[in-house]
Amino acid sequence: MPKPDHSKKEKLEGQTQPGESITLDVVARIAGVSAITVSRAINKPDKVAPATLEKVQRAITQTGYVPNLLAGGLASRSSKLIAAIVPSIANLVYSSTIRLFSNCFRQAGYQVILGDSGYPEILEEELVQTILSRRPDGILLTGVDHSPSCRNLLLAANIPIVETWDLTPSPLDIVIGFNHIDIGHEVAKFILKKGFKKVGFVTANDSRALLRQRSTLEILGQAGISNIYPTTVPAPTSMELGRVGAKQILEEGFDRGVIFCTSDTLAQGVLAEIQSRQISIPEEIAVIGFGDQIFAAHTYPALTTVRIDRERIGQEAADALLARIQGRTIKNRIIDIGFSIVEREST
Amino acid sequence: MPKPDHSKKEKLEGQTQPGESITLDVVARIAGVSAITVSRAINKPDKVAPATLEKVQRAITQTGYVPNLLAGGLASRSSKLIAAIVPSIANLVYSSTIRLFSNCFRQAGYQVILGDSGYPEILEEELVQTILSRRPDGILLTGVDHSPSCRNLLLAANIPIVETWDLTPSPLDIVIGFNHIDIGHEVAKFILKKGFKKVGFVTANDSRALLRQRSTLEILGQAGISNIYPTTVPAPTSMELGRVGAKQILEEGFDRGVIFCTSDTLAQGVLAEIQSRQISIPEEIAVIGFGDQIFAAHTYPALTTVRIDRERIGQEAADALLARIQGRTIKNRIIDIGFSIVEREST
DNA sequence: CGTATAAATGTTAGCGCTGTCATTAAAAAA
DNA sequence: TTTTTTAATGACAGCGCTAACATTTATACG
Repeated sequence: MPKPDHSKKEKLEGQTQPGESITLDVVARIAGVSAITVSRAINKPDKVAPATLEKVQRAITQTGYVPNLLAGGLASRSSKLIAAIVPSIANLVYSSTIRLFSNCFRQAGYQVILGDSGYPEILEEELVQTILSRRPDGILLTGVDHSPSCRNLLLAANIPIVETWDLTPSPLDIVIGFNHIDIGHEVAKFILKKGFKKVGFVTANDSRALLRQRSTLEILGQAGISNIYPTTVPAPTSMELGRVGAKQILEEGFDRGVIFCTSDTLAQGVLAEIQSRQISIPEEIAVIGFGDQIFAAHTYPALTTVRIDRERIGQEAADALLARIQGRTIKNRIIDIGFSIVEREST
Repeated sequence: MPKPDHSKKEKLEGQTQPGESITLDVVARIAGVSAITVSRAINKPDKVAPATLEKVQRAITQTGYVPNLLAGGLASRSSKLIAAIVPSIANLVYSSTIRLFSNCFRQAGYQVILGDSGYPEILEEELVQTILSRRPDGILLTGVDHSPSCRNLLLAANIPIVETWDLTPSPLDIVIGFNHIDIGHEVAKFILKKGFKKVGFVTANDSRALLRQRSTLEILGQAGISNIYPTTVPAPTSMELGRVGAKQILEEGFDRGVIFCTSDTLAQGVLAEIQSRQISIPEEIAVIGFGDQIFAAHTYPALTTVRIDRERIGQEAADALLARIQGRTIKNRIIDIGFSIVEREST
């Protein structure tokens, strides 16, 4: 039953005095070496003689020593912390990216802390400030739009930055993403190729989602398709909002054609709403999602969607950031990971 | 284009020398006060005269000062960091708990760091060690089963601990969860009440999920139901695994009855697999999920499931942990948040 | 066998902040 | 007015660790 009393550690086996917290010095004393040698044994074991290493290791095990990375980070001016700011940790779209990203960094001895920018009541700037106060060695951002004060904060921190999920010709540092306008265009071409005459949209109220819708409409308009049923739903997306959007479109008289959703989750809701009305998919109404989430291939019917290699974003982001942190040069500051349309049963 | 060179900050407006990083002292010098006064202005503003406060505030804005919480945490022996260990950040089941939990702590001036224990190649002990090296002021664990060495590590850290998602008569410190055996029993009673004669299981290979299956079977057995079709799928769950499980059950000749899944995600896959075979739900086969995820009410047909108040777990966990951290006494060290069966269209 | 070189270990100072106590200024009480 | 109390601020040390340099010990070489 621990109490929030940080002043003493109790009943740890070994010849440590009770009431003394286990620091490097304690371990050093027990191992019969100096503190710095223990530090080296932990962080640069190849700089320590094997025999010494073993002595130290024994002392560590005996005391149950856990290094204090607050102190270590302060002294070395490297926190071994990487920050990742995502719109929502509850959104699976980002979690696969973060998973890979974290994994890469974990293997390199870093820990990733997450910041959730999805609370509209908090400014991104505040979040960034909170994060920066932990002095991360690098930072991943989602999106490329940041307020000027946020940019200043970020640049003043003087750490490597990678922006993701979008592209910009002028990244803060590095950018890894894909072109939302191209996606809109390609989806439009796909829709035209399949011969749909009416097109519905269930679009999240999010800058990148809106951009995709707009660019789809651009090509559709050029091709003379004017039967458009657009709906916007609030972000973050959910199945429920997909159903709401679909309902609205259907009640406006949409009876045949394709509905393009700005997320697979929305698309899943659209599928459910359509099925609940006994409308056949894709014969009467087809559905296109976005993201190629893990479930997209396993819905019934399987979802046609825009595949984004989200793992690759995480991997490339980690690689680039690590390179910068380690002072290596990176080839490209702008990486376009592309996308592809995966056709399944829903179209 | 920031480089990983921590030694200098450049072009910040204000009368700071270039090459000097912005510390408390810099701000203090500009504000014309001592460093400790700036510290107080930030952390205990009510202890500082209004006029001084304003001077300090101006200096902070001017310099773009961002406090260094590594240093602050080291000096005050309080990192303002709370660790939460979850089986998978990519699992929506946990994200709603974490969301509330983080939110509570954010409002109290703490930041939550996440540890993902879902990588089988990493021992929970290692994860805990990594986390503890950041000296969190409190820790949330998922589950109540920990290896002895992990328990020692945790207890030696001497910080408040809250275990979640399960109950135990002997928590490390505080436990907030629900009784998996009771759930199994209630689901069994529900199944009996509805008159199902054949029962399939799609169960994740996870100790708590298996426990729920076992206790369901217990009651079912007592009631003389022997037409059981159990399947186990690996954790973490997914729609795909739900389809795999359902497929197996169906191919074993299961044609009528109910399938109880240990997660809503699995249940969603089961729904899809059943629908792909044009079997009617719930007339021929009914489906029960677990968790009452946000999507459960919006699938087609809407999913009958076991509702767990996941937000409440997050809220209660944060409350209890905060109470401990602030030295307040807490009423209960064991909190059972209960559950309920939500009947929808799938049964 | 002495010198040059490398490997292993130690000493010192300081990272940026806050707890503690001391001091000073202002307000209240006598 | 002087004394007491309170509010506001400051000086100093030290949190636990590592960078940088210093020293010692082992190894290689002519």
